[in-house]
Amino acid sequence: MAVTIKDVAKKAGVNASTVSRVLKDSPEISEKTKVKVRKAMQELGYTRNVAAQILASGKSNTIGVVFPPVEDKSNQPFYMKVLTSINETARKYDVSIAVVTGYKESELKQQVALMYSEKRVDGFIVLYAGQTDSVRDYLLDKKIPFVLLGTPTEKQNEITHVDNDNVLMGHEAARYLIDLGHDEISFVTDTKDGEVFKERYQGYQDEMLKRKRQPKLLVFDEDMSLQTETGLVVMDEVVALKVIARLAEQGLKVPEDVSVITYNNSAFSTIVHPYLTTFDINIVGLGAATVEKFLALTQNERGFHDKTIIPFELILRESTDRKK
Amino acid sequence: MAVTIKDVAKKAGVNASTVSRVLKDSPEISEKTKVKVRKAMQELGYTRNVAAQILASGKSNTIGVVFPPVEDKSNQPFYMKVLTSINETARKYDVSIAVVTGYKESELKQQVALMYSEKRVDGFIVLYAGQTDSVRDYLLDKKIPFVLLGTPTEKQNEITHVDNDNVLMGHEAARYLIDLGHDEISFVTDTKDGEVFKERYQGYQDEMLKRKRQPKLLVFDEDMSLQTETGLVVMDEVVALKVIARLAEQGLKVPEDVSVITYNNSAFSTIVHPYLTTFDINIVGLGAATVEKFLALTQNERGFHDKTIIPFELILRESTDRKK
DNA sequence: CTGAAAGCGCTTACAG
DNA sequence: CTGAAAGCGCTTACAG
Repeated sequence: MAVTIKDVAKKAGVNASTVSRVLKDSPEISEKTKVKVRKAMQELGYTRNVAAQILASGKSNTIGVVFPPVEDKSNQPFYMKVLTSINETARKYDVSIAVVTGYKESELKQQVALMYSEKRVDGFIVLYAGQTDSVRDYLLDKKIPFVLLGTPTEKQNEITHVDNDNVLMGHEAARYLIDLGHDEISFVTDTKDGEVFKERYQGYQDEMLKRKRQPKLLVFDEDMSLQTETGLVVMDEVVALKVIARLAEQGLKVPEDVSVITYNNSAFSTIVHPYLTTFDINIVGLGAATVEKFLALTQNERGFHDKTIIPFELILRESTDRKK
Repeated sequence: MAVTIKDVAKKAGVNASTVSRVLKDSPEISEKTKVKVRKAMQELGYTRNVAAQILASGKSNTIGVVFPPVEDKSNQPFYMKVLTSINETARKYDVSIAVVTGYKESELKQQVALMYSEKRVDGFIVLYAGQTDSVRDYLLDKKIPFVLLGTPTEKQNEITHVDNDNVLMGHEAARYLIDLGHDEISFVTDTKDGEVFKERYQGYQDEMLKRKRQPKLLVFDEDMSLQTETGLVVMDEVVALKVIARLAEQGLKVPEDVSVITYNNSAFSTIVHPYLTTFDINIVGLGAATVEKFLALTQNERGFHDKTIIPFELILRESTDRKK
């Protein structure tokens, strides 16, 4: 059968409890003993039994990662990337992750409740920040530890969360276009819902006013048409692609006639020319921060919930140019 | 503390072992006792402790799902969708899933080895079928049970796998265009690597010859130009978008001048007009089959490894039309 | 059909 | 700094 702690103990000439302590690198154990025990583990090819650890310690050392209900499939490449980043980071800290997916919010909530009550997870990372969300409400209500990726509309001081500075990204987009010589710049979105939109739009607006330009909001649909704009700040890349196609139908070229700047730096930004000038939101950084904050939350028992801001980066490509 | 099997046993006036048997709905237990025990579980709000079950039974009841190394990010929306489908199906059968991700193949292999030796998983589902893959080789070598999503180039009789019938999808694409009146139809791909390409291309080729048309292969790059083709079968939707953009530069419109049919029905197919006529590969079905085959593999101990073929469906949209 | 008992492989006060 | 012992919450032959 598999090698256990007892086999190692016998081989090293110590008690099983000592092996256990070496396993977690307890400072109580002498270096000498550690070396001896580790050698025995090595020689025997020992690997821990996770289930036994969990049962004995009462800690699962795993985090449940909650994905948005599938209908809400906005920007899918994002999720695969965060998952990878979260998983890598978790492994670094020797914790596991369990995924929670579902087609409806109610399914998610049910799974979250079950997982926690079965002691499979110590808490959750929630990958979306909808206006209202029954999962979040449940976690808050039951005082289950969790970290939110995104910015909640309410209770920001009760929720540990990680996000980019979307207001600043709004500012920066406007500033970049203005600095290229553009004066008439609109903000284009397909939806007015969500904190992300509100923050980016607000930043854009503030910058425009500060620079004495008139802000203007365009809600995209397939009949959208431009007045005199030569610059566009677009909510995300899928919308940007649609906007550019629409402009082409009107005989307007990007970037010759209008410059387009957008957000996320997803796979969509380099499919067809013009490749998109866009803000990279640093998904790897977002994912990593999310697990680090979770660990801090559950281990250090700090009394408050903070917000972590991950820096972004502007990626210059083909969809922006100086005003002609 | 949490409610255990003992509490339930006491309340129901039976032994803990009986409760355990009720938990797995053992046929040995009388209906009457089951009812009594379930009532007690209900009233006490019992939930099982998964770690204890795993430790006592020696079965983890969880499947490791191996994602491709991130560089290989082809068609990312695909992975989020299969994940969801796999997760839903797994839950239905009361098994868990653990994800294995990494930036390099070697990382994946290392994780797979560790997970299995720590008894976290009973085996794996591998979500990609590269020409060579050290993960697959490792699993084969160690005789660890796994199911492959895709078709392996070699050892098809030693690997249980799930896939679409890509040859047939090649046939169907050619047939559909021919039936629309097109005669000069090329197959367009950006890479000649991989089973998927080979099979789709072969099916296309066979159909063309059968119908007395001349098959022709075009490898896409940004200078690609058409001769006299009026129909194109394109490997996937991202390539299709690029092809359509390239055609536009040459003054050719889709579908007026050339019809384009492609594969996968991903999010890319309905971003901009013309929306793409494409084959839906039934990702939900693929994911579900993958876990069902895994369960059959580990539970029934059949002696052989089979291939499961999931049906596809042609989705008619705007990129194809009768020949003018 | 059900019970009593041993055991799965760890952790963790408690003692020394 | 280390050991002996109890315990985590289940499962599963074995017996009847």
